[in-house]
Amino acid sequence: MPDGISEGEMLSRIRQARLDKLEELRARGVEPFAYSYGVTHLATPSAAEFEALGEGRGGEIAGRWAGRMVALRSHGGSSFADLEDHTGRLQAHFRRNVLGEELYSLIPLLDLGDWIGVEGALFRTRAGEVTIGATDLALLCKSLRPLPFGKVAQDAESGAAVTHSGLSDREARYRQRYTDLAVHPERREVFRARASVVSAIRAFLDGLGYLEVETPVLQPLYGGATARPFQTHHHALDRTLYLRIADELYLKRLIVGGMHRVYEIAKDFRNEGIDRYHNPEFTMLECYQAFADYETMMGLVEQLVLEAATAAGCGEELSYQGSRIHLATPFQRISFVGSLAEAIGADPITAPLSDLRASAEALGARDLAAADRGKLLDKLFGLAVQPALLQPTFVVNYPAFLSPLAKEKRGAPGVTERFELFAAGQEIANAFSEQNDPIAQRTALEEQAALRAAGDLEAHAVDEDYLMALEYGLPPTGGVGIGIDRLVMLLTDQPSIRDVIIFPTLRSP
RNA sequence: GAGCCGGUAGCUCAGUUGGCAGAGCAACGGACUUUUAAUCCGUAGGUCCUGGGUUCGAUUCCCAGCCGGCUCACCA
Repeated sequence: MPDGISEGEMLSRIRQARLDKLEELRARGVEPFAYSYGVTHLATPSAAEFEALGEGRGGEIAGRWAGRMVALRSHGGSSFADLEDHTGRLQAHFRRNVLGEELYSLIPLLDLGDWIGVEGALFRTRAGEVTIGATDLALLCKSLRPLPFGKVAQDAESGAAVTHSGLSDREARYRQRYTDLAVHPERREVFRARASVVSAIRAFLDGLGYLEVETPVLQPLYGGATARPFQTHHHALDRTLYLRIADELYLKRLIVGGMHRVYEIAKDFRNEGIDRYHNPEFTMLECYQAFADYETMMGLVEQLVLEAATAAGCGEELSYQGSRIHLATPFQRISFVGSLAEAIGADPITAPLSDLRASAEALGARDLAAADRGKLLDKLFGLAVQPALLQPTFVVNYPAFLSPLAKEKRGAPGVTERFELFAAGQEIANAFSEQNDPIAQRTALEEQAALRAAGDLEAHAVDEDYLMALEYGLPPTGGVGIGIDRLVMLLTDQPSIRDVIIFPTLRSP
């Protein structure tokens, strides 16, 4: 290989054949890597326009289309190419006696994957397909490597669909996302839906008077969630900084400052395991509203999920991995403590730790020797209750010791004004009436700090600056965090978080 | 981190009870001016993930490693 990359002989030969074509094109005065092309029409909209015009008037739709050539069927003096742009595919028809010998003879020098521009007018072929009758052809970019375009054929005997090629190797799909996207338009659609969801959320919150803000990614102390952080070092300041695990404490400082409704949609980073529901960097929406409580935020979340579903192109009824999900509001509510008590047949708050441990082990949990009540309840909930929460469900009444940043529930000591939203067995959102009593907050954080001192790397630190902010006065505030990746998974029916994160974290090759 | 499964042509996969490595699509040459899985004729293409070991001989068996998937652990 000229570039020294060790590759298979076949790939090398395919690539060499394309390099030879490149030389041939240049010899003919054709630049294979163009600077621009004046596109006037898009594939799918122009075909729809053609259909709307009625027969005999297709020639009125004339101009220039550009896209990647994804199929080529050559018949000697006449050739058909499938052009794909971001709206879809459109066939182009090239004829020797229309293009002329010189231009037509470029067609054998084209390859699948090349970007081309086609000038002409739409017509309908005998076979009924809307097609560009090409009067000019421009090469916009020569592709040197073969893309694995798939073909779906019918097996002659069984009639079953047989897929040829395509890119199904998951590693290749994630590592070379550009290839995955290039040959699978439906995967581009997932990311388009994701963008629509995020835009809709912004529009929804902006419409409610929320202000979008940006808070630090690099933080001297990490907080707002229980998770292990990524750690880095600032050389000039010679100090350790952490990549944020949550935005929460900064956003609430802004509420102290009088910015009554704020939100942030941003990456958080958690140094934990990777699986189909977890990526080390992931996108979180957090929003905080002054004078609101968790009940207010519940209504906000219901509306927001419906807005997001609309943006993603699904209605209130959707299918996730074969299950029917109904997004109709109000979402069901269950009690954390109550549902857990029912599931394990004991009171989660008063049952001896040994009983809880035994229940958890009976459900398959391991390594529980050091687990305190909080960890055991969390584990038990995850095993015994959560998987059954298929339909959107607000879980309320979380124990206070699991929720150091939430206010105690009115009239119910020991539990907090907190909810989590679950759907398809996964946590989607987490919200509280935010703790605004600086004394109570200090007590809760100091309890966390004690756990931390005892070796719990996920426990909160005491953030003195945050406590100082609270002493200046945090008005009653409702706050919610929503995992955007998981919401998009749900709304686009994708099985893995890696299917909705465009470049997911992978081990080094 | 553990268990299971996998890595063979550019892609999707089959296969070798240990003995010259297979198909479809893609590619290359040729025919063909309305095809769309185009068709027809012909050709070529391999570090069987890597490194050790056993063996006359390893892509196949054994060990270790790398990478991935799933499950579990961890993890709001």
